[in-house]
Amino acid sequence: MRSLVQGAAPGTPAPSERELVSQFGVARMTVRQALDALVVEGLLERMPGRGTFVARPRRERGQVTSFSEVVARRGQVAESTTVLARLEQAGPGVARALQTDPGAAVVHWKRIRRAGGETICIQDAYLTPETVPGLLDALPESLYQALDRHQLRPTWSEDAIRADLVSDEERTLLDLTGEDPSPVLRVARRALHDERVVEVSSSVYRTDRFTLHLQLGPAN
Amino acid sequence: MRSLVQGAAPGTPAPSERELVSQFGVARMTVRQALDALVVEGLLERMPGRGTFVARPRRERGQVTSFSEVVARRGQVAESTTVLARLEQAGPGVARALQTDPGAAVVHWKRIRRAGGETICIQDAYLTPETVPGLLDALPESLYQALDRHQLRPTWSEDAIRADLVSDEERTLLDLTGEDPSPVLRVARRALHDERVVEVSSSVYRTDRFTLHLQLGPAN
DNA sequence: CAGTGGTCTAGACCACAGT
DNA sequence: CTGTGGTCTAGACCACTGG
Repeated sequence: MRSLVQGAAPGTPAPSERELVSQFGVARMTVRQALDALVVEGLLERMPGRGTFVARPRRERGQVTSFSEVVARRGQVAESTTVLARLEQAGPGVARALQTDPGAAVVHWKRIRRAGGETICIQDAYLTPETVPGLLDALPESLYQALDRHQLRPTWSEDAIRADLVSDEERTLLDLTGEDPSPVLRVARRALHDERVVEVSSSVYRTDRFTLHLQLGPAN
Repeated sequence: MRSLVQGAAPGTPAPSERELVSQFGVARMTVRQALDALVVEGLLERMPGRGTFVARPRRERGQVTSFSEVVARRGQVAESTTVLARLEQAGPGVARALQTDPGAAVVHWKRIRRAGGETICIQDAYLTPETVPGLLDALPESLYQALDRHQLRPTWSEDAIRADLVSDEERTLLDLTGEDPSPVLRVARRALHDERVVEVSSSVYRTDRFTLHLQLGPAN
């Protein structure tokens, strides 16, 4: 059924409902329900009295994206260097964010992240050990890919974005050479799969090499 | 029909479809379509074999919000002082963003924005004169409310977020007293109603008083 | 087991576009 | 006018859930 839509240019008329009825030998309600699904997906557009047409691709909603995905969208390849990957005892802040108890064992993964060979960001990610078992034994290239494999890709994220000055330690890690105070973007993220917190992270971006782009959608 | 859902606690079972059929004297397909609409709205949840239930309120999607709304959500009142409100000739950047021609007349509205009496942000907003006719003659409290009245509330926005150091001029406007370099959050926004650009703005936020909070939703 | 939602049929009438 | 999608009827069978 999807084949009606696959390669077609936006605005192309779809076969009429009655046409599909006789073509597939089913009831019109059945055809309508199948088309409804495609309309909800944004692939088709109905126009009463005129017909059904291939919709122009809808703009992307504000959705959860990982660093790797953001970089890939720029046409670059994301690389990273692991600075630290170990079990730690959760401090009070991380524990609260991860919905676990202070002192509980949590995975802490700190990376320097690069795009096109240039250092962009320092990221500290925390997750509970059960979320991705064996993560520390075989570090993946992308955390979100690893979450994917466990059907735990974030469906929601809560981000807090601030500007700040870089600290001395961060200055070194970010390859910032000058003496001047350098502004950075700090992003604190809590990523959830349904109601389960799967990742808590804190990232510091070089603002000279990274602008955060967002597309926010309509209320519903 | 909506009344079935209005005040009910999440998890409350709705009447079964067949029950509604006999209660309203309509066909089951009709009941289903009515319920489908509420399911799409996120008010109801179907559970095959069990029944239909009042859904727990879905998390809010990443959606376009105005400064006034953000502040209101904090429980504060947004205030602003107009620094400048006049017609100007569009420069190349503003013209491109507004999809108009360089040199065309555009409305430029510059405000200092406050919340709870504290200065938070400087905002330069640009729009075409036709978007909100008479805007300069009677400045509203909220630009988005004015857009609302013309059925032009933004349905999409494209935001670019950077960290930067405050300029000398901005330092004064933002009531920043110290001598130290102060980091600020710069947000460039292009707000669209469907395909029409209704607002282009550039905002500078005091990061000590403002953190940008986002909730991003699932891919679809 | 009985009750639920999920799906389907084969009709019907309506409001609306375009000719 | 004809053809479109929008809505509706009065049944039917299925897969699933819970007691």
